[in-house]
Amino acid sequence: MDKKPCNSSSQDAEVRKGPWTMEEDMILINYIANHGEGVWNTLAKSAGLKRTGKSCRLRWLNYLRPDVRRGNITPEEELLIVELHAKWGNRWSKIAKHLPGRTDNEIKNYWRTRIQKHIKQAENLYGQSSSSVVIDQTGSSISQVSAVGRMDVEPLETYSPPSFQTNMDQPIPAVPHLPAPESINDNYWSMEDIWSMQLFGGD
DNA sequence: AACTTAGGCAACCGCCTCCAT
DNA sequence: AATGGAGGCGGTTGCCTAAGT
Repeated sequence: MDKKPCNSSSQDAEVRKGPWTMEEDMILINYIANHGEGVWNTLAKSAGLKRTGKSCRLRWLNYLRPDVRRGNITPEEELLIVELHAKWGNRWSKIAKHLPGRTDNEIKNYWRTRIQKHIKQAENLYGQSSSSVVIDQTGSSISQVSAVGRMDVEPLETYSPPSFQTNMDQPIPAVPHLPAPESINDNYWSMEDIWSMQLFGGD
């Protein structure tokens, strides 16, 4: 992607890409606090941001909104994600609607980095031919369909491919557990910081 | 201590849908 | 009914950093 620093100095009329600076965040927060969300392209121009409307929208929805929860996906949320994914597949935004404060991007990343890892490990350990495990065409979806047709899922704290258990002569070798949620995202400047700052700086 | 590797995540891209004209 | 613009969404990329050697 485009995390390369962009030399905007020589191309001020150009659209900026890459990581958002704290200053840009402040501008966007202040603008929305004062004017509300609107047409994003217009908003970007009016706020003086050299960003596309899409970029502003994404930044706001995924990071700057005051109700965004960051890090610490709980076991309950994990369960819900797995459950809803089994039901809807990669409909991340739809899934996100059922997880207050979570964004589709966050859930998508979580799925790909954490949950899919477990799927891969399961595949490597037991092969891919287990009849009751359904992996979609992108390899991104796993679910277990029980005899009554509903999806049975477990929170990942205890996650192991449930369907394999019935086929096994031996206990599942410990599938590595997820890292402790507390260890995640300690190195960000917090949104509380930004919001407290914008409260003082809001025009 | 230095180097390498792998994981996590923010952000972009391209496609699709919706809506106003 | 056709068209173009904007928003929404899922997929993908690549930087940063922690863990491992």
